[in-house]
Parts: sequence; structure tokens; C-alpha cells
Amino acid sequence: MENIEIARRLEELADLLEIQGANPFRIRAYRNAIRTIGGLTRPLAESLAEGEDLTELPGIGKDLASHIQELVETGALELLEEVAQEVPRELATLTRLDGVGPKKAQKLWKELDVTTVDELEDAAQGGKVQALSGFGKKSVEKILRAIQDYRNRQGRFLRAEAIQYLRPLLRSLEALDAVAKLEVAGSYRRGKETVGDIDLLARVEDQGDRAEVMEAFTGFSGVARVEMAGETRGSVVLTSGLPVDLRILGADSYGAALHYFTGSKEHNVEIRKRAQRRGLRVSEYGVFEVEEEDSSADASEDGKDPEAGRRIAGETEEEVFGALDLPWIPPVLRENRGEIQAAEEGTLPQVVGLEDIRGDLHMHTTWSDGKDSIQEMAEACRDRGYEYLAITDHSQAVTVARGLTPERIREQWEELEGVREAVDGIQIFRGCEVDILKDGSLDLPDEILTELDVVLVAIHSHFELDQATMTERIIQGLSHPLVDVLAHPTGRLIKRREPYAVDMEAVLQAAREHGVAVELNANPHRLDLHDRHLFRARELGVDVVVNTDAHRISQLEFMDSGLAQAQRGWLEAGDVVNCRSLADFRDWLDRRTG
DNA sequence: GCCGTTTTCGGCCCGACTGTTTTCAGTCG
Repeated sequence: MENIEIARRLEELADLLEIQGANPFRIRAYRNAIRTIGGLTRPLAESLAEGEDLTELPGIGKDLASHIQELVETGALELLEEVAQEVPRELATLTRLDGVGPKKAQKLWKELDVTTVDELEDAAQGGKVQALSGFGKKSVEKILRAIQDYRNRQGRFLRAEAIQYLRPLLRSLEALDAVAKLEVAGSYRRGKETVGDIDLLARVEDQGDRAEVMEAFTGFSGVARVEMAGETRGSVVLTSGLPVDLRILGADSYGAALHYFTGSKEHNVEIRKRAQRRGLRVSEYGVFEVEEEDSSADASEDGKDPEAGRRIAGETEEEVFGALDLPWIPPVLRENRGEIQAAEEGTLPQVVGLEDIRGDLHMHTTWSDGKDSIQEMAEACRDRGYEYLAITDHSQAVTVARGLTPERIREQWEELEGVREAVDGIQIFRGCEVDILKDGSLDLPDEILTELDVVLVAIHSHFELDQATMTERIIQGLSHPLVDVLAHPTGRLIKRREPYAVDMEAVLQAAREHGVAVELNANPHRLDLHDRHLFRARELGVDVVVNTDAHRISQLEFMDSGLAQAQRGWLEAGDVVNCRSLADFRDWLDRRTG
């Protein structure tokens, strides 16, 4: 059983237990374990087979280790079946609706016998939901809207899409005199490939300006509806369907709020625990010294004042981290994947940036399915300040993209030679994106491959193979001695196509063994490899190339998306092949022939 | 159910907003 399947079963169990009213800390323990499993690159089944002790993993103790073992060995979980006897499985889906949590799901089920989204819709329209205590007219309206959203939206926005929807709103708020500073926090700031919503922070110098900013926000022309609007916090949905939250803050707590709302949640929890150990309290208002409280009488009331105690930090993020004896941690690293420990030890990575990129090794032209010519692509790369590029049109197997036969690729080289003479200031390498065929062989003969400078290999057909066959196919393809880079290694298209079944751990090991680089394809729909695989590649010492796979000049800009992903994988310039100077890159190309 | 720089028992992050409440529960992030 795959890790993702194990995680899904445990998540279902946690959802059902929560609806059943189990101990909230038990639920949290399950969710922590699920998160740990989600971050693993190695199959749990394999770890177990080799006798590893799963309780070594964070958040996994005796019980969860035995649940995992049961799932791996039997494909089922007895406890889940037992709980599902008492709580209908479909109820877990209801809690995916905005505004419906475990308590409301339980009530809907016990009092109305509602278990599915469709039944909930019927009950809400029939007036039955409103009759329940704790539900009113507004709740019902909200539930009906949430059902619509659930059916329409289906998930999250690509990061690159979200910023386009957001830009007009940003411009309109930035134009206000009352707004001293405006920043996007949340998963967007952390560089995640998709975002569920946008968290905006506005700093005002005068608290009296808050109402004006909130009005401008909720009154913006692109707002489809206002979900909530308080003094410091508002929430809207744009006409594009993108949810946006705004928090308005004063200068003294702005940095604390920026840190808090940038997250991730898991990072914040670790930061707060660290603060606790130091006798401090961290909230979005700042870092405070915890006051000793002996009296129990009014303690709870005092405890509700968020700014109680002496504030020792809050204006900037640097201050907040500093109060906890830590250096500033880049947002892209804040996922509680060891960044706090690394910060403490002074071993945070110097993450790779656009300024480190010297070339782009994957792009298409009018010779296959690209829209611009070799010369146009080359000039555009030069204008971006690159030292080199590789032209990598498709090989013949990809007929829909007019893939190149050996004859046509030789013709292309003649044109490329002319462009080399016409375009100064940048080195153009001969490349090709060569298909790995179903049997693992390559789509062009060795006599062509030897004359190419840069050989990418990739899968564009037979996605349906089982994991063992696909893994073997890819490893055979990349182990051909003339291959340089494995392009878009998992084949996923975000929100459209799942990765093909492939054992990435085995592929990464093979890449290391054969000195082949793995691509981080920067196309916002691909972002392939994922961050956790990049992290693993770095651990193993596998070279990574960040490529745009541009099919027209404008797509060379995808490099930005790729770098955000690279940073989330903790990559430094030294890990990335196309950060090398032209001379060093040439050496890398000669790495096997010496 | 997990975990340990005070701990193998007794904790487990913190606050805003809404709706339906006569003082607070539920949800969300």
C-alpha cells in the first residue's frame, strides 16, 4: 500500500473519530502522524520490510505504527471498519464544506439523518436545517453557498494564477494614503505551488484609519461577496472565486502578524512551543513575557487580553525570531521540516535565486510545438542575461508536437549554426527532448545523441504502466550513457493529471548512480519535481536543473515559479546545474567522458 | 495518541469573527 493511501485511511479515521467526539488531542496526534507520512519520500512498506522502527518517525508512536503495519500487511484497518460501523463514512465529506465542522456534521447526522452533501442540500432547502438549535437562517445560507463552492471550485488555485487575480485589488489598496504597507502573507509568500486563499496584511499608522481600509477592501469592484468584516479582519471572495483575507495592523505588531499569517501552521506551532520553553508567548500581536499568575479567580479573564505582559518584539520578523534567539528564516522554508533547528545551528541554506541562474536547458521552437524561432528564443534568453541555453525540441515519437526525425534534427542544426553566428553574447547548445519509449529505449539513435550537447529524456506516452514497469522504464532510459537530464520526472499536471506510478526514491538513486541530473520543470502547471523530492535529491547529492520548458518567449518567465519551488526544496545555487558559469557547465557536460 | 532542557504523567498554540447565544460554542486559520 502506498504512503498516500495509508495517509488517506488514517485521515478518514481521524475525521470520523472527531465527529464521534473523541479526545481532541488524540485527533491532533493522528493529524500530526498523517502529516509526517505525507512528507516521506520512502514507501512505508519498504521501511517495514527492512525492519525499521516506525516509532522513530516524529508523531508516530506505538499505536500508529501498528495501524500502519496493519494497513501495509492486510490492506485494511480494523479500527477504521469498527468506527465506520458507528459513524457513516460520508460524514467526513461534510466537514470539507466551509463552515461545517465535526460538531455540526454530528448534529446534522444525529438529528436529521443527513450524511451526504446532496442530502444536506435537500434538508437545507426544505427548512429542516434551520429548525435545528444552533443553526439559523444565515447558517443555512452559508451552507448552501459552501455546497456550490465545493462543487464549482474543486480545490486550489495555481500560485501563478492567483497573483493575476489578486493584482488589481493590491493596486487599489496600495493607492490608499492610510495604507503604510501592504504584503501578501500565507502560503503564497511561502511559495507553495497552489494556494487555497490569499492572506493580505495592511499596516496603518493610525488606528482610526482601519475602517477606511476595511471599507475599501470590502467595497472593491472585483469582490463577489463579503464573508466577514470586523475591525481588524475581513474576508471576501473575488469574482474569480479566489478567497482573500485582510488583516489590518499597527506598526508595533506588524512583524509578528506577518510571521504569524505567513505560517505554516506547523512552523508556527513549533515557534510557539519554543517561546513557551523560554517563558514567552508568541501571538500575531508580538512576543510577550508571560506574567506569573497565582490567583485563579480572574486568571481566565486576564488571559484573554492578547497584549497582556511586556512586549519584547513585534515590529519586524527579524525581531520576532531574534526574541527566540533565532536568525530570520526565509518564508519558503517555514514548513517545520527542520528549518528551526537549522536556524539554531546556523545551517540554514542560502536558497537559490533568479540572480544565480545562468541558463535555461529546456525549450521548444517552431521546429516542433513551440511558437517562436530558434533565433527569437536565443535573443530572449540573452536579454534575460543568461550565458547559455539549449534548444530542445521533441523527438519523433511525439507526432502531435511534430517531433524531430534524425533527418529533420540535422536540418535544425544547420539553422542553429546560422543563429550562433547571428546572435552574439550567448552560447546556444544543441539539445533535444528525447522520448523514453515504452520499452525503456530512446527515440533517437546513438549517432544523433552523440552529436547533441544536451540530451533530455522524458515520458510522453503510456502513462498507465504499473509502478514497477514504469520505474524500470525510466531508469533504463536515464541510464543510457549519453543522457544528461531526466525531464519532468513524475509527469504530473497540477489539478489535471496525477503523477504516473513511479518509485521516485529508486529513480533518484539511479540518477545519482549514472550522474544524470533531474529536472525541476518550472511550468506552473507542472512544477515537477515536487519540493519534497527536491529536498531528497539534495540529500542524495543528485544534480538538479531548473528549466522552463518554454514553448514561446513569454514562457521563459516561468523561471520564477521554478525557483520558488526550488527554494522550498532547500536548494542552493551549488545544487543547481544551470547556476554554473558557462565554463563550469561545459565541464559538467563532459563529466563522464572526462 | 504522542511526548519529554521541569515531566513516563499531564500536558498538548492562540485569537477573531459569526451566529445564535442571554454568556458562548463552533469554525477557521
